[in-house]
Amino acid sequence: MNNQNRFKEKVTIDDVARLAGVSKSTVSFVLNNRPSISAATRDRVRDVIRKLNYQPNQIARSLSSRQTRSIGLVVKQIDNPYFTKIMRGVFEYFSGCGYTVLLGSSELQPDREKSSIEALLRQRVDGLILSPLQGSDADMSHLSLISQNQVPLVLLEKVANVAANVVDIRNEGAACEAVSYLIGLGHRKIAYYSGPDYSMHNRERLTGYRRAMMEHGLPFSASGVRQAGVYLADGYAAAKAQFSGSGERPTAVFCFNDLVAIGVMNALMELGVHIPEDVSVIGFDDIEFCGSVRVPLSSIRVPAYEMGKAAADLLMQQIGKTDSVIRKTVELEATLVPRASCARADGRPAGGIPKKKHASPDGLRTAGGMA
Amino acid sequence: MNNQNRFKEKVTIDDVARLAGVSKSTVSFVLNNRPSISAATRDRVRDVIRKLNYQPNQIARSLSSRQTRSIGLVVKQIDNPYFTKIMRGVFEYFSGCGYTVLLGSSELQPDREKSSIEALLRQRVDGLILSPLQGSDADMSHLSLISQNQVPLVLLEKVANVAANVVDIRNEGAACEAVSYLIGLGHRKIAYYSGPDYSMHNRERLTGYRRAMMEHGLPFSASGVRQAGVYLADGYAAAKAQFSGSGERPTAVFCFNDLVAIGVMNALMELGVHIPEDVSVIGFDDIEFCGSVRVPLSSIRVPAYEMGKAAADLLMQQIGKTDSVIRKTVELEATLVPRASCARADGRPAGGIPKKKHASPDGLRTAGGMA
DNA sequence: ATTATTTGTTAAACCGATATAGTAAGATAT
DNA sequence: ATATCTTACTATATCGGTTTAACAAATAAT
Repeated sequence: MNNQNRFKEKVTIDDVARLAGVSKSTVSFVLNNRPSISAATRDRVRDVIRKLNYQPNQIARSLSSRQTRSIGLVVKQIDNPYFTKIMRGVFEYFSGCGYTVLLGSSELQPDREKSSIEALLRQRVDGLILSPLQGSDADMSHLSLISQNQVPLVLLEKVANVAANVVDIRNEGAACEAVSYLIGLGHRKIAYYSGPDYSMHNRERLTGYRRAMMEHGLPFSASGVRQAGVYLADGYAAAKAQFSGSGERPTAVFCFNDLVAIGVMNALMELGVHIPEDVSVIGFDDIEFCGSVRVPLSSIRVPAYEMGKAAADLLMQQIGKTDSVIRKTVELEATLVPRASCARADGRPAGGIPKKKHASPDGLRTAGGMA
Repeated sequence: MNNQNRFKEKVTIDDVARLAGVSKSTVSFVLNNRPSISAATRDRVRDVIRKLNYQPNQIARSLSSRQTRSIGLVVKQIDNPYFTKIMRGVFEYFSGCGYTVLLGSSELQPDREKSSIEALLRQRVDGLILSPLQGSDADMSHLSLISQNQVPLVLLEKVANVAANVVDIRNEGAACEAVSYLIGLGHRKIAYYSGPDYSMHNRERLTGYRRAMMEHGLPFSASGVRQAGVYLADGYAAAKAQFSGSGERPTAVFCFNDLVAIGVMNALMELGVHIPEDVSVIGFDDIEFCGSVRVPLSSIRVPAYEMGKAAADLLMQQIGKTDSVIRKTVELEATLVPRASCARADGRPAGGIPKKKHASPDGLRTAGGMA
């Protein structure tokens, strides 16, 4: 009946109220720093709280206040270095302001994206950060599900025809920059090893690639694009297929991400193709290991950690402020980091820094010396 | 007053009950598949649920049932490949059985470990998986905090004097195996580049290193141990310090983890020290990139993903079953994967596979071909 | 036919907080 | 002295479910 004689029951607000000789309302007010409490009772209540080591039940709080002080983060792959940095950025931001982060991931399967979102909405997160899969068929019904629930949302890539808060990177521009750099080195036959087609980032990078080719009057043909994927094994397989075949070979390969690029390099090395003398390679994301792989890998540096923080910040601006819905798109810079994996088309070293200013080209120092 | 004319209020169990012409108890019973409901009403209620697109409020559920269907996972570093795999294992297990994973991380700071745990306990997680920092001063007070709250716990490394469920790896044995392998290659001056001292894994690996040295009658001196850390930069700095100094140099370096080992390799390469001719290097964890770095890195393969699954499984066995508390320690295998970073002490290639059976020594194939 | 048991359903207490309306006591104004 | 306003606090409804005890109707046992 009463919960005094129960074994080791949790301390509740009632226990505190009883011991402090006040009502639970008063305790609640103290807990939430309401002004209308005298210093004397405030201190008394706080003493009791400390004495009982009382921890308010966040679930009960959530139910009555309709705020869970938690947010959901749905990525595409939990163990992908790019998302990993984003996760850290998001986590650090929210743990700094007393929010909890609930983990979600589609692991590249649309149905699992949907179920992840549903699970998080059931847990009544106060907001959602989502890196959406978006195929050409584009079943974006779960997005409307989110807006139905009026949960603040920040997307980690643009979605066509959806007005939402977005934190994204300059994919097209950076891709164009990378391919232009290769062209500047004298390359004419440049391949794009593409990511999955449910990725907007992939589509934008493809556009950047195409634009660079066209702007320089180079032939853009579909054959220049090879379907790879997101994994090391995808790049490996794609390169093995192309370079062990008898077809025409590119002298440079621009890859959807660093994992694909590293897979490509592994394959080429196995086939006796030299990097960068025979083929130049550029990746995307600039993960930590770019400077440490067989041939230091040129890549596009993406500020993933900062993206996470930015997305968190943008989401936080929405939470609580029910009025004046913000619709903002933050686009972060992404710039080429040239390293040894690129050379001139005739095989000579790339030499100095290309026209535009870039981050330090020194793969070794950068990768070895910094955390 | 009533919530029918409010704008876009959420559908509640009462709405369902009203429309189906039953009590909310009945709806609740249907929701939880209680047997005592006639097929007719069950179907009718389910129809209404579907029609209204009703999603039960998990917060309300949690409050009354005292089960949140969520667990907390506290790692040491969100963006470390080892923890990343664990996270995926844990996530996949729990999302498979309708549980949500709340993210926590100490980011290597004890106070943040504590606050992470507190935050998760406030959210009333049904269980906790923790990779604990444990310094020599050993302030393990938060562990008692967990047991006070009677929250099922699984640790991701053993804690001295604490009886708990543990999923761990065979650190000492694997370390001993690695060092013995180096000794078998003729090395006599072998250094251990250690991890942080708040890591039990580090202490166990150190013990394994020491045991191997002693068993082979080699001098074990404190000078054989260099403090490195967990980051690439830590290994880089430690190696730079040792190999640019004038002191005695080891011919082999066994590292706390792969990041340190890769940092070491970067430093040595900068200093013109050749791997493996001059110095052999072994890492720990066998992260994906081991086969793709400058010189393919020998490492200890750790089944981190499986650890995550195992920890999740062990935790799940505890949840709900209040009686008969389980206390189990699951220790997973960890075995040496030799690659090109190791050679005989005289500089000649290591050649075949060492006595004991190991995973494929073919770094290139393994790393390039597999995901 | 009467009692006992099973089956299907519901009323109401409860989970542990928040929040609103209300109240008693003391301060200020009239 | 009475009315008005603060100030400090409390009673109570509420959030949206679960769960227990109660109950009526149908079935089985005596």
